[in-house]
Amino acid sequence: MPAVKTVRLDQLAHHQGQEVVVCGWLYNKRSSGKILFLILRDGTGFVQAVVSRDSVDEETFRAADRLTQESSLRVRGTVRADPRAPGGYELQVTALEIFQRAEEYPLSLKEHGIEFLLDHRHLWLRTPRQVAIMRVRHRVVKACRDFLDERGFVLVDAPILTGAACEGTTTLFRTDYFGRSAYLTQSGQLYMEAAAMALGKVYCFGPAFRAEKSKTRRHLMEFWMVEPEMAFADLEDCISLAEEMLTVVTEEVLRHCRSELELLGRKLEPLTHVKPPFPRLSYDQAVQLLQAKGRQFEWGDDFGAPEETLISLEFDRPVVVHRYPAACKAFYMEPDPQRPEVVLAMDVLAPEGYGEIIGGGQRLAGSELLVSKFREHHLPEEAYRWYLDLRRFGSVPHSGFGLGIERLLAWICGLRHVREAIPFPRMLNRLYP
RNA sequence: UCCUCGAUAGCUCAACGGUAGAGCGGCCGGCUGUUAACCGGCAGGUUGCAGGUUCGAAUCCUGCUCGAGGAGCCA
Repeated sequence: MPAVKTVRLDQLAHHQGQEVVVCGWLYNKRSSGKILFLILRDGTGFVQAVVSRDSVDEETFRAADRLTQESSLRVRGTVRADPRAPGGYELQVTALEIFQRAEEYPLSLKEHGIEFLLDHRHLWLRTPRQVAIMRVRHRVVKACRDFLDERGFVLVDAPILTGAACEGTTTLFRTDYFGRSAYLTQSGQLYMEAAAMALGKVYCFGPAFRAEKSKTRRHLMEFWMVEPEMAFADLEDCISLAEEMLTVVTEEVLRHCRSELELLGRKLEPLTHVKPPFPRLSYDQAVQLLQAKGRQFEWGDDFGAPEETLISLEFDRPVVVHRYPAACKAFYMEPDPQRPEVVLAMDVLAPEGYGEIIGGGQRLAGSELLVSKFREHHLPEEAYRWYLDLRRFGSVPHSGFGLGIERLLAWICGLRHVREAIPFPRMLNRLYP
C-alpha cells in the first residue's frame, strides 16, 4: 500500500477530505449488493469504510465481501463527512489489504451470558464497553499516581512474596519457596511503614492476593491497591488525604473520560458531588444511624455489606467512618488515647451502595503495645521482628490507607460487578483465561 | 462452609408429561446508502452427568458436576 499517512480512528475528524490509511479490525459488516459498509475499530474509535464496486477492482471487492467479524485489515481511502455514517465521518475506500481473514468469531453483537463472556475474556476485552472501562481504569491509575507524586510521595515497591501475613485473620495463597512456605502479599502496608520511616511520604501500587472463598460482586482473589503511608501524620491527616485524593481522581475522570462514561451509561451527576468535606461519622454515630433505621445491630459488631450500603445511601458523596472498636480492626491500629476501646481507624464508603473502597488509619507507634497485640492475635513474633524494629528506632505517629482500584473503578463506572474492572479477573472459580 | 437460583443448537432463549423450535452467528443466493441492515434457502441437538417414576421425560423425583447471586471475610 503506497505511503499515505496512517491515522488512528479517534483522529479521523482532523483529516477531512484527505486520503489516509487506517488499520483495524472488522467490527461489523453490512452490504447491499454493489456497496459494502465495513465498520472498523482500532481501539481508539470506529469508522464506517465504504467499499463500492466502482471504486475498487473486482478482486478487492470480492475479498471485502467475504470478510468475517474481527478480520484484521488496513484500508486506504478518503475521509469525508456524511450524516448517514455512524460518528459523522466515513472512509471512501480505494484500497484494502487483509492481514488475516478471521475464523468464525465466538462473540456475536448480541447479548451473551456472563460465564461465556468470562471464558472469552481475551476477546470480550475488544468490545466497546470493555474498552471504555479499561480507558477509565488507566485514567484512575494515572490520577492516583499523579496525585501522590505531586504531593511529594515516593513510589516504593512492596514485595509480592512474603514470609508471613500482614493481618493474621485472612487467608493467604501459599507457594513453595525452595522448600519453605512463602505467601503472596495481601497488602504492602507493613513495608510502606518501613519505607515511610526512610523517605517520609511513600506509596506502593501493586497487586494484592486474598485466598478468601468470597463469591460476591465486590470480591476478586487478585486485585490492585494503592497504599500511601505518611510519617508524622495522624488520623485527621489520613482522612484529609483520602478525601482530597478521591476528589481529584473523580475530577480527572470527569475531565478526560466523558465519552467513556457516556458509553457505559454512567450518570455523571453523582460523580460531580465528590467534593470535600466528606461526611464523617464515628463508629458510634454509625451504629446510632443503623439502629434508627431499624437495623438489628449491637455496638462492637463489624459492618457487613448490608450495613455499609445502608450508611452510604444516606449521603450524596463518599462517607468516612472512623474510630472502630479495636476488635473489628487489624492489630496494627493505634488506640484512641481518649477511649482505648476504639482505634484510630477509618474506612471510606462509596456512595450508591458500593461499599468500602478505602481502609486505613493511624498505625500503632508503641513497641510494648505492639508486642501484646502480637500475642493477642497469635502472630509469630519472629516474623514481625523487623516490624517491631520500626517502633524501637525513632518511632513516630504515622498513618496511611489502602485504596482498592477495582472497587473505586466499579463505582466510578457504575459497574454491577468488580470483575469487569480488571482485565483478567481471578475469582473463586476462575483462573482462565 | 452455608443459603438461593440455574444448565436445551456455536451464542441468547422458547418448548413445562405427548414429533425439540426461533433469533443471531455459519454456508449458499438476492439487493448501489446500510445503521445490532433486510429478503430467500441450507446445515446445525446423546436437552450438564448418573439413576429413578411413567405407556411416554428437556419437562417430575434423587444424587453428582459445573456455574451465577448472596452470607461470612475484606479493598
